[in-house]
Amino acid sequence: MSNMGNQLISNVFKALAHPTRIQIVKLLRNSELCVCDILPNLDSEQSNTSQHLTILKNQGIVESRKDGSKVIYSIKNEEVYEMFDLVEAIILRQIEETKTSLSK
Amino acid sequence: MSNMGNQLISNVFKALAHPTRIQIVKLLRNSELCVCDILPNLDSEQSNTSQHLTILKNQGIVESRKDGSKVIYSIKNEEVYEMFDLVEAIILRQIEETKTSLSK
DNA sequence: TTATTATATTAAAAATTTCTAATATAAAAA
DNA sequence: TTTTTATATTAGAAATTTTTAATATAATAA
Repeated sequence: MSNMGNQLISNVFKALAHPTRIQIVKLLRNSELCVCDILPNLDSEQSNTSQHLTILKNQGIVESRKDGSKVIYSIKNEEVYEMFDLVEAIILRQIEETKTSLSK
Repeated sequence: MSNMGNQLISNVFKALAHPTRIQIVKLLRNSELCVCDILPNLDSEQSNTSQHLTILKNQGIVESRKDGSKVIYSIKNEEVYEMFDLVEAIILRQIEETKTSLSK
C-alpha cells in the first residue's frame, strides 16, 4: 500500500510546494548567496525566510556554509531545475488546452 | 518578487506532495484504472480517495472519462514520472551522504 | 566591553490541508 | 420501480503548515 518511499518522495515535493521557496531556489540558480542577499529579493520576513531555508536544507535541496557572520546558501541538487522545467511544461500544456477549449 | 508563475508551479508540487497521491500516480503508470480498481490499492477511504483524485485532476496530472457507472482515470502528463525519478535521485544521494558521514 | 549586524530559534496565532462521516447522484441490476 | 453499485460532494473535526513577533546567538565593529 502506501510505503515509506512515497513518504520520502512527498517530503521533497512538499519542500518545493511554496512560492517563496521556489523563488529562493531560482535565485540560487546562478550563484550562491548569503541570506542578506536573498532577503531583499523576497516578500517575506527575515525569520520566515530563515524557516523556508531550513525546510529546503532539510530536504537536501540547498546547503549552507558559514562565512564570517554571514551564511552562504547554494543549490545542493541541481535536479530541482529539471523539475521546474517539467512542471512548466505541464502548466503550458494545460494553458494551451484551456485556450483551445475557449475558442470552441 | 513572488510572481504568479511561482504560485502556479507550487500548485503542481502541492498536488504531488502527498503519499497517497503519489501512490495513485504510480498505479496509473502502466494502465488506466477505474476508481474501483484504485481503491483496493490504497489505505484511504473512498471519499478521501475521490478527493485526492480531484486534486490530481485539477492540476492536470490525471484525467478521467466515464464508462457506464465507472469512472476511468489515466495519466495526463507523463512528465510526473520523470519528476519522480529526479526526486528519487536526490533522496538516494542524501542517503549515501548520510551513510558516509556515519562511517567517519 | 558595548553595540551592531546577520541569522536562527521559538511560541502562538492564522491559514490551509487532510480526514471522516454522512449524504447525494447516476448508472445498472434485480 | 426498487435496490445496488460506483463515485462525488459536503461539512466539520483534526492535523499540519505558514506567518508573525519576540527573543536568542554568534560574529564583527566601535
